[in-house]
Amino acid sequence: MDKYQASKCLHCPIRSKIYCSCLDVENLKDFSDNAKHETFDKKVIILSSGNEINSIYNILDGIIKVYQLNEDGNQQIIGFLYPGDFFGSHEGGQYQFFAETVSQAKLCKIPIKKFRIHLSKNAGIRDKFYEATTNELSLAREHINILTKNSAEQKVLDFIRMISLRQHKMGQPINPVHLIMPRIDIANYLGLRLETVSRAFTKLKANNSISLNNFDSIIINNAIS
Amino acid sequence: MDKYQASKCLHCPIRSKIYCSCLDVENLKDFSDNAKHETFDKKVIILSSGNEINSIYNILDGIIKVYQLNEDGNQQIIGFLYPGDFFGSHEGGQYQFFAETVSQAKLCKIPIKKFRIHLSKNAGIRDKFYEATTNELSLAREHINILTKNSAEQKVLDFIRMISLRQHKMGQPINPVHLIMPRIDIANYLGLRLETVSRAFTKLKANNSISLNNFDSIIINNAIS
DNA sequence: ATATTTCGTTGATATAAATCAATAAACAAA
DNA sequence: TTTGTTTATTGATTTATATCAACGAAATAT
Repeated sequence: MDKYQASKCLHCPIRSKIYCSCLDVENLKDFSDNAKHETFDKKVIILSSGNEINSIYNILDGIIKVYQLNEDGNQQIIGFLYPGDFFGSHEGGQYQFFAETVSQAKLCKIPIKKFRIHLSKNAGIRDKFYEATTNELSLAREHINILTKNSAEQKVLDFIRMISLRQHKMGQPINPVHLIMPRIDIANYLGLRLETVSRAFTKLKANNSISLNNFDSIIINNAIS
Repeated sequence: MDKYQASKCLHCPIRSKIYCSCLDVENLKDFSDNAKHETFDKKVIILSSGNEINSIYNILDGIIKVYQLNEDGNQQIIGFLYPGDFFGSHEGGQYQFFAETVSQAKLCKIPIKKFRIHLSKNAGIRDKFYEATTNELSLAREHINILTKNSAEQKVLDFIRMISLRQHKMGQPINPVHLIMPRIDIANYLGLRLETVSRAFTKLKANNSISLNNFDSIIINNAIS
């Protein structure tokens, strides 16, 4: 059993991309013993804003959307997470956002207390974790940059490029871009209506900026511009 | 001289609001010896994206705008900083943004190497610093929330509220709100044109949502809603 | 396979913001 | 103070997006 658990982390598909990469054999064993793999269907809420933080989640497979509720109770998506990303930490007490599966997803769940022990005694993991936070900040600023673009067409194109780079970071090719999330989530992320997003896709096709295999498989024609 | 320097930090108006609060007498003395106070005119660029990081700046007085340049070379303001805020750290090598004075400003400048020494040996300062980073992330997400609001009027009102809370955090009253930055900077921050911002102010006045003393001194009439 | 539901596209129209242009108010300098 | 310069407001018009509505395609369930 313990042997199986150890091999779980040793064979982890995302270990090289995540804080776990700086754990030595002994600590990795401790992680293995405490980590649980869970599979979720799509549209399942993993954690909610206001709930007490008790676990940190690493994404092994699938896509997660992260959102907040604004004062009118409307959902505002602040990001899409991919394998190699993690979520659920920061701050002391409570989660500050909702995390929901977009597709079926496989997650690695670690008790926050265990995680914090490693965080306090391992400078490497602390650096990685801090790096992840500043990376989140960069992504938020990229989001801001997209939101201030003047046309819906430009916003949508920037979004596709962003996802393209994201999947490239995971070792997949730049093209085709797989837009797993529904149009309405893209619209929400971009501060647009789904009809506007749909029309932007149509214009980008007419422009030859993109080509569509299916509505969820897109080819960016001019990688630059 | 040394005595004067020590008293500089001891009498610092923002010490309680910043990482320096967790320095003991000895380390505060070291900070004092290395910190330089500098006064800048308005519209002066303090640091530029791409430059090598060599200092971290604490704001003692005045307002700083932080911006990035997007791929078209246009300025995109990502935040306004107030006394008690600091900027210039994060990441290893280079600044990732521009910082420019909006008003006349007084800054406390600390060599980054000195700062990092304290950061590595003092867990308290590390925690404070991490907290500041997550706080930046919250502000970025607040910005995203404002940018996705549907009307210019709502965006401008949210902006005024945000500044109101910001100045409240500094110990000033909620009203009146002092909008030190010009309309064009507000417009840029909100992804709008300055004429649109101006018209939004006019509508908010007509609504009785706000009242204007001058164009830079605003009273929020219904603190809630 | 067929029915049902969800999701995406397209059309017509209304509405909000951008743009172009002029004026007015505030600020700085002589 | 007066002049010049910058910044803000208002107006007229164009343009882009939201909204309302219908249809079509894809996915899911029966």
